[in-house]
Amino acid sequence: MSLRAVEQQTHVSNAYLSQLEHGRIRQPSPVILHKLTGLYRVSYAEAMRLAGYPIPGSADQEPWPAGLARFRDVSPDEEHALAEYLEFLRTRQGRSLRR
Amino acid sequence: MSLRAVEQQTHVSNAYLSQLEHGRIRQPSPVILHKLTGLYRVSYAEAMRLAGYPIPGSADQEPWPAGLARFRDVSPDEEHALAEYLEFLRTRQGRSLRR
DNA sequence: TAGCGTTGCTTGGCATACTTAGCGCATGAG
DNA sequence: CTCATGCGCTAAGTATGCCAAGCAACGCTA
Repeated sequence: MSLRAVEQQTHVSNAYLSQLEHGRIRQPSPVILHKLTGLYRVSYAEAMRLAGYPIPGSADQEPWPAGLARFRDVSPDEEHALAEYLEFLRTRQGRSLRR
Repeated sequence: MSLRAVEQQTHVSNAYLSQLEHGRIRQPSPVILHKLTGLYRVSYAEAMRLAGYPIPGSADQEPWPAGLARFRDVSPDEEHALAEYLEFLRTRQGRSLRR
């Protein structure tokens, strides 16, 4: 299938498609991926994965700093309290352990 | 929660966070969204939706030009035939109806 | 051979995500 | 009052996604 045929159906420029095939684009936007997904037989989620994006569905739902896993089920009140306490800790003493 | 506190935990610059809050960024990359969803209590998928990205999980799997809906259930053979026919159509006559 | 159309590809440029540097202001300690 | 600290915000810079235009090569037809 020619680049220009794909361009017609996906509204992605042939120039860009060429760059894509040559690996010159690191992270094509999800929008582009979604458009191309229609043609090539790969799922949108898979495309996202290949592009290096985190994917929603998966169980990789671990944006958490790992150590904080135990706080997952705190109540709103507890959360508020913890937040204030954190604030306290940080206000009390300038970050001596930066970064 | 201060911008700089968020910056520390998400590694997203406070400057950028400010721009985000003011709506000056149209489509923050999924990577950024993923980082932020850890803090704010919104799912990554929801964040993607809010940012205007198509989301994988949903049944909105409709990258299709709508008019092609009727071809959804063609067999592989039919598909092949259709593809060749299309090719024929396009080869036969230069695009007089462009765009 | 000459001419037309299509092919993949490169180049130049625009738009915008994202960061670093730094400003002005508020607050609290000395 | 003064100074230090932290705040939100802006300005300027860098990187890069994405496109329009155009080029050289190929195949076809006359």
